[in-house]
This record gives sequence, C-alpha cells and structure tokens, in this order.
Amino acid sequence: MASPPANPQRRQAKQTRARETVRVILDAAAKILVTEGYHACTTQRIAKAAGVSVGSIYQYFGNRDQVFEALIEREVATLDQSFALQQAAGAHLSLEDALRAMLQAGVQGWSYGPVLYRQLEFAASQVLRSHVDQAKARLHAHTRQLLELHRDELRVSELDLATFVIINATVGLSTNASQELFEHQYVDVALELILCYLVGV
Amino acid sequence: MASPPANPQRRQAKQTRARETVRVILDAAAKILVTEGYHACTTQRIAKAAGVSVGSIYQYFGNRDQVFEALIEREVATLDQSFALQQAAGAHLSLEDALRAMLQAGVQGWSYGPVLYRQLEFAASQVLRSHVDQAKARLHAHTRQLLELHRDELRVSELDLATFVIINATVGLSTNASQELFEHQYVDVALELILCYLVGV
Amino acid sequence: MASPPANPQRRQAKQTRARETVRVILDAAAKILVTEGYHACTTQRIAKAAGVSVGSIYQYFGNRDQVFEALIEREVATLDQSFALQQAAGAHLSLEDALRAMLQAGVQGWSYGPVLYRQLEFAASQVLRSHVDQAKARLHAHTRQLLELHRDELRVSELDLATFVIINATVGLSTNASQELFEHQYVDVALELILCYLVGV
Amino acid sequence: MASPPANPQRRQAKQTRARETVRVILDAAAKILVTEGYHACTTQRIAKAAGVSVGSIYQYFGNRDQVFEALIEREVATLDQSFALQQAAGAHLSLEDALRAMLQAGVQGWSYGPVLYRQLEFAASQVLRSHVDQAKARLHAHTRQLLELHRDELRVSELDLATFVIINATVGLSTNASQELFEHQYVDVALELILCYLVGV
DNA sequence: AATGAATGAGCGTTCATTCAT
DNA sequence: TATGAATGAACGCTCATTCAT
Repeated sequence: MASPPANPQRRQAKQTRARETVRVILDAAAKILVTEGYHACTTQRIAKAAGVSVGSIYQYFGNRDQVFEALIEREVATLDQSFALQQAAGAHLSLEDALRAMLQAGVQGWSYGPVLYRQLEFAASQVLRSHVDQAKARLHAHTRQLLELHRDELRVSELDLATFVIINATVGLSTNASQELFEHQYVDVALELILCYLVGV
Repeated sequence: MASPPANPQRRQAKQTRARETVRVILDAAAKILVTEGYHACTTQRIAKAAGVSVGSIYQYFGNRDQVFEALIEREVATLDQSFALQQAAGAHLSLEDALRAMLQAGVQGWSYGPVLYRQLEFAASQVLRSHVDQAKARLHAHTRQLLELHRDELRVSELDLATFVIINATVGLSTNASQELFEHQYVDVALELILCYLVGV
Repeated sequence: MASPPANPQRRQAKQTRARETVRVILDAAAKILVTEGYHACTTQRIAKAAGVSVGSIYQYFGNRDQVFEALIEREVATLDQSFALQQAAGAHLSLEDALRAMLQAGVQGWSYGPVLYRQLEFAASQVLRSHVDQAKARLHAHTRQLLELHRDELRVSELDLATFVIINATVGLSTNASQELFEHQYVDVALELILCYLVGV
Repeated sequence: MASPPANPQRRQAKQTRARETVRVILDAAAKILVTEGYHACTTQRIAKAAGVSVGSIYQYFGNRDQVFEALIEREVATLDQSFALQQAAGAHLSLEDALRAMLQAGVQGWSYGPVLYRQLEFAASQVLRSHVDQAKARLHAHTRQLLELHRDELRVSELDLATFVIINATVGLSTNASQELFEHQYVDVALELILCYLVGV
C-alpha cells in the first residue's frame, strides 16, 4: 500500500519545491538576523518574511536553532568553496595575492558578511555556538596554513598569534564597516593593515 | 497626606541609599551579562543577584533596557574619565605612549572587559544601540584628535579612515580575545598592529 | 465531464480497494491506540502505519474522530455478532453458561481487548462518546434480557440495578486486568463475582 | 540588602494567599478534568476557571503535569487520612463495617470520585502515571491488609486476586454510576457485591 | 519605599486539515 | 484518486511589567 510517487517528474518537482522552500526560509532568517538582530528573528517573523507558514519551517527544520545551524553551514560551505578554488589555483600565489583572494572570497562568498556570525554567537543553544566555533576554527586553520607557506617573508614569528590578529582585526573592520566602505575600500584597507603587520611596509 | 521628609539629613540618607541601590543593580546586571550572557539577564535574575526585589528595579529604571543604558553610560563615563586624565597629563606624550595609554585605559577603565560591550550590542532597544553608537563616536573623535596631533609621523593621510581602522581592528581583537590573552598580551599586540599600520615598522 | 465508471467490474474493484484501505486505516489506528495510546494516535502516525498518505484518511473519513467512531462501530459489530450467534444457539442455556458465553464473546470478539475501549473513551468528541454510550446501552439491553429469562433463579429483584452492577463490575475488572490475567483467568473470575451476586454461592 | 519581609503578619498573609491560589488552581483543574476530560484541561482553561492567569499556575507548579501530580497527591492524602482514622478506630470492626467505612471514605474523601483518576491515567507524562500507580498500589496494600485480618471469614483464598477483584469491580461501579446512584445507593450496592463474593450470602 | 504574586502578550512548537499537483 | 507540503489555530510556557500590600 505504501508506494513512492510513481511519476519521477512529480518527485523531481517536489524536491525542487522543497529545496526552494528551504532556501527561502534561510534567506529570510539571514536577512532578519542581519537587519534586525537575533532577538527579532522569531519563527513567526521568519515565516512571514519567507512568505510561508510557521509549520513549513518545522517541515524542514527540527527547531528554530537548526535553521540557524543550516544558515551557518550554508555560509561556511560557500566560504570553504572559495578557499578551495583559490588554494587549488594558487599554491604559487604571492602572500599579498593570496591574502587579497581570501579577503575577496570573504566579501563575495559571505553573502551577509560577518554580521550574521556575530548575531549567531548569541544564540542560546550550545549546539549552535559550537557550529559557529567550528567554522571559526576552520578559518583559523586555513589562514595559518597560508602564513606557514610564506613564513620566510614574515616579520612576526608566532604564527598562531599572528593568525588570531589578522583574522580578528579583519573581522572588527568588516563587522563595523558601513555598507559603502565594505563594498568599495574594505579589501584594500584590510589588506594594507594586515600586510603592514605581517611583513612591514 | 504624606509630607516630604522635613529633615535634610534624612533626605541625604535616602539619596545615598537610592544611589547605592542603583549601583547594586547595575553591578548585578553587569556581572550576569558577562558571566551568563544577555539571555540570562532577566529582571528576576538581576533582582536576585542584587538582593532586591523586581519592583525596586522599576523604582529606579523605567524598564529593563534602561538598566542596560545606564550600564553603558556608567562604563563610558569611566572610559571618558580615563581619557580625560590621560589627555590632561600628556599633550606631550609620544604617539606610541599615547596609544598605549589609550589601550590601557580601555582595559582598565572597562571594568568588565569587552564582553559586556558585546552583550549590550544585542539588546533589542534602538535607544540602547544609539547609546552605544554615541560612545563609539566619542571614542572616534578622541582618537582622531590624537592622530591629528601626530599627523607628521604617520604614513597614512586619511585620518578618518585611519581612525576607523585602528579602532575597529582593536575592537575586533579585544572582543575576540580570550580572557587570558586579554589580560596579558592584548595591549602589546594591539599596539604593534596599530603602529605598523600608522607609522610603519 | 468525468463519467462514472462504465465497467461494473471496475466499480467493484474500486469498492473493494476502498474497503481495503478503510480496513488498513482502522487496523493501524487500533494498533497505535493499543500499543502507544491515544496521544500518539495522530493522523500522520496512522497514515504511516497504514502505509497511506494523510490525504487518504480524509478521503474516507470526515475527520480524525470519525476514524475512531468507525473503529468503535467495527468493534461493536463484532461484539453484536457474537451475541446474536450465542442468543440464537442458546435460549436454553443455563444462566451460568449464558453468562460465560457472553464474557467469552467479550474477550474473543473484542479484538484488541479492553484497552482500545479505554483509549477511545478519551477522545474529545462528544459524538464519539455517544457512540460508546450507544454500544453500552445495547450491551445493557442484551444483558437485562438474559437476566429476565432467568429471573426465578436470581437472589436480586431489581433487574436494571443488577444489570448495571454486573456490567460495570465486569468492565472495571477487564479494563484494569493485566494482559496475562485478562487472557487466562479473567472469564472465570468475573463469572464467579457475578454469580455470587446474582444467585449466591 | 536582601531582607525577608520585616512584618511577620505580612508574611503570614502572603502565605495564606499563596495557599489559596494553589487551592483554587487545583480545584479548577479537578473540576475540568472531571467534567470536560483530560483533553480540555489546558493551562489556559485551568487559569480561566480558577480566575487567575496562566502565569500564576507557573508560580506554583513547574509545569502542567505537576498540577496534576499535586492533584493526585491531594486526593490520595485525603484518602489516606480517612483510612488512617478508620484503621485507628476499628481494628475490631467487623469485615462488613470495615468495608463499608472504606467505601464511605472513598465516597466522602475522594472529592471527585475515581473519574479524576481515570482521566489522569491518560496523561502523557510517565512521572504522572507513576504517581497514579503508586496511589493505586497503596489502596491495594491497604485493602489486602483488611482482608488478611478477616481471612478466616472469607470463601476465597487468593487474597491478591480477591483484592484486585473487589477494588476494580468497585471502581467499575463508581466510575460509571450516575451522580444520583453514586450519592444514594452506591455504597450499599457495592458492599453487597463485594460481600457476596468474599463471604457468600 | 520595597515587595513579590499576579498578569498576559508573545514565544517555540505541534498537528488536524486542506489543496495543488 | 492519492499524495504530502503547506497551513494556522492552539498548545505549554516565559518573563517584562504592574500593583495591592
């Protein structure tokens, strides 16, 4: 009596619709998180902004926090992809070019910038916070690797500290940059700051 | 029917007690914010930690957000005071010494470190956020003044941009620093980053 | 535009299939009710256990309570059938044999034991409860008839009261009996209780 | 700064009010449970019937199930008290008198009759169900003790089985008795049934 | 002035029911 | 006809706020 949909086209259509609904929910959540903050990001608010009902959120996510987890995963996936592409292409990139590429990946891949992350660090859920932390750890590892590759050129010797410094200084910059600054000068400015620190003028 | 206190000493005593209660409430709020986070900082929780009743909070503050606003104001006042002292003392400080002093003022004056600040950015209230922004603007103005004073030594020319960069890079560092790092190396590390950027190595 | 099925065989087949689906749904509902309780007996749960979609439940039942109503009706029909058979066969049965037959009919005819019954009493629907009450009334009438037939042997004179007593004492026994007791001793024990009361030792 | 209410009268008044609120909530819950069933017994419904707000329920109970647990405990306490009184007074009561006293205790002490219990057996909470089971076990133990005391007079030998029979037959009777029957004839009728079974006519 | 029990709007979540496919 | 994603009313529960004491 139990039977999967006979028509594969039908199934295909359903999957497409489901994916679309998930995307719409995640987009809505991200937007609210960024523009109105974690506290405004209620399930009702997400549902309304996404143009679906609350029930639909629970069709695809076990609870509200899992929406945020999926959001992180999506953002991180984008970032990782950028990194991977860049890493493949340019083991022989100069430090400057590699860093610029990373920053650009951050700007382009990270649809909503670091603001999203900042908001999600406030989630009550421990699970959610550990997701954020894992994403951070991955970024740290990736960055540290890059520094190691160019260790000879650096004026600093403690690579972990240096990694911490350039990541968080950059985050401070991007988090607080106006939209305008973020889009136009941010990469150059951040790069200058980082390079001065890493290799001197 | 009830008459105002005839005795000025009594009035004085009352005012002192009131101020004391306010202080106790703010301390409790700050502590909870730092140790348990914004989500745990409910009125009941604050009242319990302060050893007063919820009603007393509303005796002195219009609503919960105003507790946080007062908290910011108190923190900023401490910071401003540090800056003022330092400014008076040291118009002839070197740039490095002046910056170090500022960073140290930030560390010392900011009773609860940057964590408090982070938590308060999450308050829902717009009013509260504008308080934070005003504090930031004041910090920006103060810092820009310092840079102007040492304009000749700088390798950068756009002072507003430079001010933005050093403040936010520093904020990025301090807000993400572990407690340990914050207490031991933070000032030196931040200073190195800033100086590299401002005057070169 | 759509025409009724021209082919009577097709119609027959459809009706058969429909009946089959109804049966499958009722079986699933009964099983969940008995093994997991009323609270677990959601439409999704029934549909899954029955291997159909939720939509199909609403194809055959106006709402969830009507599934339960149908379930009661089916159980009661089984019971009635047992009674009818027994009545036909045994107008000349002794009181004891007739009562034993009734109790056995209750045990055998009631496919899922008294647990199902208990669970269904909890349905919110008034309609549903009235179904249960009707079933009870039928049982009362049937039982009273039996007592009337053996009026001379009884040590009690108010037949309605006696009917009430033996039915509800029996119900109390059966609904609280463990599965084991229910299967092995229940009929004998209940019969002993009833006979003591009706005719003495 | 933390200080208990200075005035003991004030404290007294508060405790009285608190107890009153608890009582009102329990009464409301019991009434709804009995008249409208477990499913109608929502927190909103209880609060409305009790003339308090939902919040007040959570002032005194950790969650909804704990209201029901308190209800059970209150009922059981009443019952236990009746039993204790009777036990103290009458080790030398005849079996018939002792049983009658028990039944009367059940009627009088048990404010809402066994219906309440029936409803609560449906609670989803395992904890709650175990409370009901414990209450049942206590009743069983108490009853069995009584039978033991009069073992010689009994025509039955398996005391556990007999205890089970008389309790559950009685429950069946009382649960299904009309209000009228319950108030007027129930004790006599139940007693007759039980005695016939236990000692013969 | 201080208290804390009482309030109720609003949260996250469930699930009977509908309807486009 | 059968499907199951979508819906939204209603649930249990929290907590900022009020007010009788």
